[in-house]
Formats: sequence, structure tokens, C-alpha cells
Amino acid sequence: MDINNECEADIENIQDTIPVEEETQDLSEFFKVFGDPTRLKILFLLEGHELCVHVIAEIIDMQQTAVSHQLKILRQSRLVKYRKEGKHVFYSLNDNHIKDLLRTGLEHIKE
Amino acid sequence: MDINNECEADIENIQDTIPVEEETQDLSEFFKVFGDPTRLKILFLLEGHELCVHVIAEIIDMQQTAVSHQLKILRQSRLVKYRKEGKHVFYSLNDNHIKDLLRTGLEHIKE
DNA sequence: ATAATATATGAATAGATGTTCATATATTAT
DNA sequence: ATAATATATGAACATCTATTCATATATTAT
Repeated sequence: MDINNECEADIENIQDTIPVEEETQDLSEFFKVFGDPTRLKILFLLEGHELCVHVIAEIIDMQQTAVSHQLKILRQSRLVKYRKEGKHVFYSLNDNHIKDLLRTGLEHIKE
Repeated sequence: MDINNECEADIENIQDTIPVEEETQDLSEFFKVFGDPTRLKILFLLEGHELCVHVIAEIIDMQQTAVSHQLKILRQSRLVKYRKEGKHVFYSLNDNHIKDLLRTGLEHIKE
């Protein structure tokens, strides 16, 4: 043991309370997705509506390409699903946890 | 109206479902804090223990300065609180929502 | 006073990220 | 077939971020 024992920390045991490296990595990747205002706006939009790309872009006042890039990230993290219909692609939420997370986050920042 | 009506989206009304700009900004800043593996590890550690800086550094195998920098961010977002005692500074969780968020996040990535 | 220990912080740097631009693909209308 | 519309994607670029290094501050021990 090369750590100061004044702190009386039981290093061995405490170490087990952290998820394994891979899990911490995945989890941080997951939260990172919520760490961007554009993606948050899209998620809030899709919370109540199934919308296609150019409408999303219009509402949040961003370029279509920017929205497409962000939707790709949301797809990859399985937060949204989509449905093709002719020229349009309709996106919607894909996860029950999302609303909870958004609500809990809002509660925190409003305190 | 310069948007295609095929999508039948009621832009005017939908716009109101997004929180205002400032709120979206703050919320993304909040989630951004969880979007880093080092900070997540620290949060998981503090979930069950009050710990001082060099012990945290020891457990997660990071340099003390790196940990201090991250603790500053956690302090600024009011996720942790601290208590000075002699040379040591003991950190602990400061928010009830944190555990919920971490759990919900873990649930999602494990699916 | 001096040394040792614990923590914090500014500057530098390498790597990640979001937007834009150009362009590709796919579907529908003419 | 050609044009128009909707969406996706790669490259470029500017900005942001996490770590390291050097160092400052504070407390305790000698």
C-alpha cells in the first residue's frame, strides 16, 4: 500500500463500486449525446411528434445537413427510430428512458 | 409558410414544445458533465463514499491534477460538495438526481 | 524556518466535436 | 429522360475539451 492511510479509505473494496472500464466508456458516450443543444432540441421535438428531417430543420432553424448529421448520432445511440415514406423520412423517439432523463435534468438545472 | 405541407406539421404549435434557448443550453451543459468517463468514475465512487482527492486519483488511476480539474467541473455544476479537514478536502455527492440519472443511463446501455 | 504533503490552477497541447459546403443517392413529378 | 425535392455523407475548419506539466497555495510535521 503506497497510499496515505489518514483518509482511512478501503481502496480494495471501493474499487468494486465503479462499473468496469467498458461500461463507464459506453455510459459516457451515451450521456455525451445529450450534451448538445441541437440534439436536445430534436429530442424534445420528437417527444410528442413524429417528424421528417426538413421540418425539424425548419423548426429549430438549422441547416438540413446539420440536422441529418445529428440524427445519425441519435440513431447510432438508439435514441430515435425512423420510418421511410416516399421521399420523406419520419423520425420518432425510440426509448422510454429518454423522457425521464430529460425531466430529471430539467429539474436539476431549475433548482 | 415556406415549408412543404405534405408533412402536415403544425410548425407554430410544435415550436412551443421545445424549452427556450437558454434552458436547452443549460441542460446540454448539465448532461455534458456526465459525458466523460473520468467524471463518471468519480461520481460512481462518491455515490457511496466521502473521499479526498488523492484517494480518488489513486483508485481511478489518474493524476491528481487531472482529478482536481474534473472535480472543479463537478463542483461548478453543483454535483458534488466538499469539506476541508486539515490538508485534506473530502468530496461527496450533492444531488439526489445523480443516482437516478446514472441508473437510468446504465439501464439504457445494457439493453 | 524548512520540508513534506494535499490540493488547486494556468498554460500548452493533442484529440474530439459541430457546422458548413459540396455532393451523392433516392424518390416523385413532368 | 429530366427536373425537383428529401435526405445522407465525406471533407474541411474552427472551436471545445481533457490531460499534462509547472507551479502556487495551504496545512502539518520536524
